[in-house]
Amino acid sequence: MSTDSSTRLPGAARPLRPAVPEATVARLPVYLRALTAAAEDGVDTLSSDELATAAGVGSAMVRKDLSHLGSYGTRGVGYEVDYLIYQISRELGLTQDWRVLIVGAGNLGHALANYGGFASRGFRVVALLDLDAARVGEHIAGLHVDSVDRLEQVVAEAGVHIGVLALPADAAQATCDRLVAAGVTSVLNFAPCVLEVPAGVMVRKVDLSTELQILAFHQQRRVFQVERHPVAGRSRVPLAEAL
Amino acid sequence: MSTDSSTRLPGAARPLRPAVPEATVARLPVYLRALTAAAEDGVDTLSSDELATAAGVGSAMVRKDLSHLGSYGTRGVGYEVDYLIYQISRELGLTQDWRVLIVGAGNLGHALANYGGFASRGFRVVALLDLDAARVGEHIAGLHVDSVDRLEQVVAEAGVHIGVLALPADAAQATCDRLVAAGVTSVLNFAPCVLEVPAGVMVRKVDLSTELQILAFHQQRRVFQVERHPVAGRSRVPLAEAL
DNA sequence: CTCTGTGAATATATTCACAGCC
DNA sequence: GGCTGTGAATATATTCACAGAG
Repeated sequence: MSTDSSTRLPGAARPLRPAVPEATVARLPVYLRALTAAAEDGVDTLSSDELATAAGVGSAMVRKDLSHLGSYGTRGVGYEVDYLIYQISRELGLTQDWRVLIVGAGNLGHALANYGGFASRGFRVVALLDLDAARVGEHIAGLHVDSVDRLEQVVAEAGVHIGVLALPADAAQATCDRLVAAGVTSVLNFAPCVLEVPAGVMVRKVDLSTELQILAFHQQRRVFQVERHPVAGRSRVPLAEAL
Repeated sequence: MSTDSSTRLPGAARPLRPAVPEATVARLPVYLRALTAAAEDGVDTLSSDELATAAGVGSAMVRKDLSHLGSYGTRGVGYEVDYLIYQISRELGLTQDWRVLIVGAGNLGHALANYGGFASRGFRVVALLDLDAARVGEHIAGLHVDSVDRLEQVVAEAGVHIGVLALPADAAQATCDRLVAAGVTSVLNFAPCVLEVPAGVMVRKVDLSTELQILAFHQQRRVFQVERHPVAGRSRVPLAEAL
């Protein structure tokens, strides 16, 4: 985002707590998932060590992260699962119902509309729009696909909070502009392009091919380190112990 | 990953260059995309400033990032687009052909199999497997959906480098174990769970609901900062100038 | 005079290590 | 004794600011 919370408005009160670091925010959903799973298993207390294992991070980091939210643990015991779920949910704003609009009803749009993980965390897909008139009218996950022409009306009528762009790169910027003009200030972009937005609008990007490229970089690097086995076909290099 | 390159093997030579920082690696694909777009527009030189704008970062960061790869710019002029595309591609390992296996032929698997951005960057989807026998035999993007039972054979025969998990969380760990046992050392996980893998195997996670939760956090925060307008329905708060 | 490449300065993030509470 | 919460130490990342190449 381009917003900077260090410039305070004169009138507005606020950060009594020094603001949660970005890196911590990015891990809270992971903790939340681990905690939810533990709760479903009937666990009612977790130590930072156990939570760390479940989340795939170190225990010091769990404690540091959680300390930014407050002192919600008990020394000698650990964290009460339900209470911590509540606190993290509140911090993330999941106690409210977020209305999400998906633009693009291709395979990815379908996948997103059908994704169960949204509803359980308070995200409600209120509409699915598509540019292709042929797809308008289809029914996906209880939603009827509407025309992107109605974007402004849908945003206004449904009170959309978050726009998801699941469409080709060449349509992304124009659609994003329309969302922003209609009042949307949070956008999740799956199109492989950089979006320009005014200050105060937050865009997060998920780029599938970027992820593969990062994997390729590391894999290449490991292959070089293990000194380029000249074995044709599958290279079953003993990485585990070599590194 | 769990590997640490600071522990050097006694015999192996290596890092003549101090290794590219992780944060830089994550941005190289973005630069690459911007450069490719520029090349298609017939541009043959870009300054760090222009590249920065196209990539959505600051120009100092572009220069610092590129300096980790070597001195590929010309003072007073900028970077030659084609040459830089080549250097970044080489660094990322995109000059080789990466064979990708997608497990899970649901909507997300379909979307991934159809995604054009892979092929253009040297990623070739060699197979699409599914757990659901009913889906086996379908044809997607020129691929016939095969049974997950054949995972090991496909990995061996096609020489799979990267496994992509596009399946439900409860099947992810077991499938990942099979990929790893079959020799795959890079995994891209779309399932909403933490995967345990041995050292030497790299997992990257893409989690759709995590991204929404991060957006929700920031949006909530902004709404609080602007002091909770009691306007019902759409809240058209003047965020841009308020922050 | 422009624009890169890079040290130095700053900001963020992670890890360590231990005091203090249960 | 076990485990949290947190300062201090370290590691990474970003930004600044300018010397020097073209």
